[in-house]
Amino acid sequence: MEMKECSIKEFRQDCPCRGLFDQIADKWSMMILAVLADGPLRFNAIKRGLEGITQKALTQTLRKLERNGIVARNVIATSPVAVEYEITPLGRTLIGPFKALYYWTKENMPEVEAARAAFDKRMEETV
Amino acid sequence: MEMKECSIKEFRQDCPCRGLFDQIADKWSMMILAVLADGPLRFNAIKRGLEGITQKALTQTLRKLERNGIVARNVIATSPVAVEYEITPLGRTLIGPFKALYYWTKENMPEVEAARAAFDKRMEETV
DNA sequence: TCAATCAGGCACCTTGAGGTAACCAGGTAT
DNA sequence: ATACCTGGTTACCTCAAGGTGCCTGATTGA
Repeated sequence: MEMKECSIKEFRQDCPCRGLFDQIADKWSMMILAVLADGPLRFNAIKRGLEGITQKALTQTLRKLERNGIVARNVIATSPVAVEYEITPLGRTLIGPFKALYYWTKENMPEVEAARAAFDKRMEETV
Repeated sequence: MEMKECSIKEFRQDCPCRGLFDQIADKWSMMILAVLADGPLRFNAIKRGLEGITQKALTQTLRKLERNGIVARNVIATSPVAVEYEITPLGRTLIGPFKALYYWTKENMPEVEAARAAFDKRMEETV
């Protein structure tokens, strides 16, 4: 059950896992990976799958994922140049951990909401 | 391999998993859970385990975790009043998914850094 | 010809997460 | 008496994530 081999017992400020976690735990990365899980898609196809995302956010997040080697950007020189995004093998290995988190949120949502209600009630009683 | 039962095929804007993900994917939550994994600890003991965290950040994050039912706050009425933080059973179920992510970052850090170097090189060549 | 799609780029702005530092009450060692 | 520990709260500030809107250049269908 121990998950702290960062240093012996504490989390040092420069633990490399910190920075990497920041990179993948943003607002859209997990959902983009989910949408791409079935196969490569083009820019606007991804966009259509993610209700609420802006072009800018999608571009930025795809660039970050590309830089980190999670997705690959393939330019296809067709008539109107097409760009296809695809999960890399490295990116595939991230789907498992993401799925675990995703299913946790789905399964434990009710319990979390109950905890919140109880907490908020305790708070207003204290007032 | 499909992880998108949020809606049929796309991520709708109001998917509840989104909000919950934001709650747990912040800067300190994962590390606090890791530090508390071995057993309950007092405020300043947690603080000592997390190099770089401020009192405010720790207080805020602990409150959020408490509100979401992930950790419990136990006030012990000793001579100088002590406060102990403990992972709840619900919080325990989150350790697994977090561990998966944590180990992914540790195992794939080198490959990610290689990808970054390659990407950055490609970019400056394009310039 | 006009409009629309595709894959973005760019400038501006808001919001909130998180840091800094001061302050607090109560206890306690010197 | 005074200075420090414990577990906070509060006000203030910064910085970056992310949103909005406008621009592009090429192509293609009505």
